[in-house]
Amino acid sequence: MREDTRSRIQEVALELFTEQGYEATSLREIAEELGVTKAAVYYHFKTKDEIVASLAELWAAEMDGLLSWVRSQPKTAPMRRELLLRYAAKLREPRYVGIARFLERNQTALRHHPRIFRMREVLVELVGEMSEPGMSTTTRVSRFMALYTLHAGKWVAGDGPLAEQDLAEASIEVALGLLEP
Amino acid sequence: MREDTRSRIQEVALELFTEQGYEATSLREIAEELGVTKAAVYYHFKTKDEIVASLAELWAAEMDGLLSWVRSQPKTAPMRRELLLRYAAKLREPRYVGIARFLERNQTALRHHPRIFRMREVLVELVGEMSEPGMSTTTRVSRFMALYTLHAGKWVAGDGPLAEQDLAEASIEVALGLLEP
DNA sequence: GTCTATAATCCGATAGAC
DNA sequence: GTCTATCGGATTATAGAC
Repeated sequence: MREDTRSRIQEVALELFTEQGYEATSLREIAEELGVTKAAVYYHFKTKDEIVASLAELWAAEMDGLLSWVRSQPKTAPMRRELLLRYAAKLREPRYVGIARFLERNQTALRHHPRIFRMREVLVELVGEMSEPGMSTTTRVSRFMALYTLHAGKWVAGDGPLAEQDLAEASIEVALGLLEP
Repeated sequence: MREDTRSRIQEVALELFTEQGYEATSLREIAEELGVTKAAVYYHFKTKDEIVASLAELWAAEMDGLLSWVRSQPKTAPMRRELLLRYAAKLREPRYVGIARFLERNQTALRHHPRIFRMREVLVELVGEMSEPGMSTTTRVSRFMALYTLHAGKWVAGDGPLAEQDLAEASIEVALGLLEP
């Protein structure tokens, strides 16, 4: 009942990249964790970068979808609220929670990786779509932090006992509060 | 008018670690940037880790100071406001802005570094000191994000033209807003 | 304090057998 | 698809001359 090796490589790589960082994780570690050799990994991915690209791809598609949706919408307060809720929902989808954590934690190491670079841009563009002419810097920061809270809110827990579900809901509440003037 | 080599190593290392990430930066690069050899660097620092430790040390001392101050204070709203302003002021001191950025960007790579004072942990402890019994999760997230906004607020700019001074003031304003219930 | 030289190890990546 | 074996180069770190 085993999955195909390619998927298992992605799975293990995602975990190790997230836990240790991209640069600190070698293909040898990934291979050993899987019980295969480095050469086997290279059969499925031509380079280490390609593993990252394959991980970022699904997320990139989601973000492009969200971006084109928001561009078809009028720039109103209800739209901003809806955008925030959609973004929060994406972040909580099981297949994306791991990828989101991986991207959050490897921004610096991968900042010159074209697909990762795009992720940062998307956030900035989303804030751009939430902008209005003559908006104050404070409002701009506030709207940026509204989206960012959906990422950072879960870091409150530390290694404490706060329930995940509870934290996610609280983060959305705080984020919504940041959208109001 | 040159500084001593030890300080220059710290200076260059801080810049490269921040720009490229800790793991992606080699001692060869640091040495070359300084116009000396690797061996010269090793005379001043026994290991690569030790450079990081020396960088984190000043910041750790500042944070310990802030923590012990806050623990001597009553848990009131004015105290929380004062804590936030003090934290913001530290982050803006010229000798700490670089170190703060370095720590922000290398959380994952250095998360198993024993001597690193983890910024996330400090934030969690500071938030703990801002806690009250029976506080809702939403309030807790809100207070965490208040402090975190002081870090993340400056990321709004992307590569855009927003003035640094303007951003810093706006971040403080948003952060103060997050302290109010 | 800084150098040259080098040890020992690990890396990403490839060739070619099976 | 996975293997063994290896290449070429980079890495951290050390020894010892000056």
